[in-house]
Amino acid sequence: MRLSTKGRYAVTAMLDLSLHNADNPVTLADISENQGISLSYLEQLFACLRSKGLVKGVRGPGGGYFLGKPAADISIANIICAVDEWVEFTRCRGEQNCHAGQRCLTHSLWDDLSKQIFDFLGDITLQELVDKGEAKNCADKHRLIKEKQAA
Amino acid sequence: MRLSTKGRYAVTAMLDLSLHNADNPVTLADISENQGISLSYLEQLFACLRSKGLVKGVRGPGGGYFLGKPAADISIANIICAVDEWVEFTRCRGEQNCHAGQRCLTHSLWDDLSKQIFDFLGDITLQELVDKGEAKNCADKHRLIKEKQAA
DNA sequence: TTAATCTTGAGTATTTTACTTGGTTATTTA
DNA sequence: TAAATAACCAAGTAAAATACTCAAGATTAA
Repeated sequence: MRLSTKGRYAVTAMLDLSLHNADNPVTLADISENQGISLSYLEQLFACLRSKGLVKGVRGPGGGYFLGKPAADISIANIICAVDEWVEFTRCRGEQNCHAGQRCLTHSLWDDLSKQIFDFLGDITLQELVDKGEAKNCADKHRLIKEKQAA
Repeated sequence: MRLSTKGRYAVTAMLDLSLHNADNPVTLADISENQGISLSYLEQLFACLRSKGLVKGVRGPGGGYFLGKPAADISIANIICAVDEWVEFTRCRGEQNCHAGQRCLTHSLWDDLSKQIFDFLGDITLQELVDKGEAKNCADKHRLIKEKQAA
């Protein structure tokens, strides 16, 4: 698992996409302006996302991008994996200079942890994030209203 | 939160340290050979780890590094934070071109997720990883013995 | 047809990573 | 005391990844 700013950009862009009305596609130009990510970089990221079926592009005027499947079916891990090459860290397969298994042990420990992180992110869907965020947003609004009333 | 190969190196090295007998310090040369990480790169990483109190260096012949505190008190997040600069992703503080709160919402969603990941990694200690790994190791040995007996 | 938009590819500046080199201390051991 | 060992330190560098630019199609709505 690898969690870089590239992955963040992708997750942020996908979140942006999820927050829009699903009736009409969202242009990359919109997301670019909205999230402060350069258009051509977004194009690259969306090429990855599209090849994994996470988004669907619609060409021509009025075109843009849709989510490739329901937000509830897209995990954060899916998104990050789409744009970030999964690098295998442990090249040591017990072949050589694996001193008393120590090296392999550390590597397998890392692998375990890596898998845990992956599972964790695989359990969080776009939909959940959006739901939680909207709930929070409502709560904030509610709080604001109450504060105004109190004043 | 940011999870790069740099962080992996650090975690792997710390795991290596944890797996050694705590009576005598472990040299970076050992870890370097053991884990296939260049000595001087390790020195850089350990400078960070030391400044955060995660390891303690002992100079002179017979010297090396100890864990700075019990493995049970060191989380994976601690290690990663020590070597990977924590980059703030959202520079948008509601100041400008925050179109209808959309941008802020995505950013706060990302912040939430980021915090979740951080909490997750903050909950996993070195000790837990080692314990789990050793249990697994024992299980493997046990399985091997059983297989031999069966043959 | 034309403008909007995705799509593709090649090229590039900047940053990060991972390493190299060449030292200086502090400490132990001979 | 001298030599060896290992942490410490700093500067520089090659390679890779990041983030972006530029340019040219392809597709489709208006």
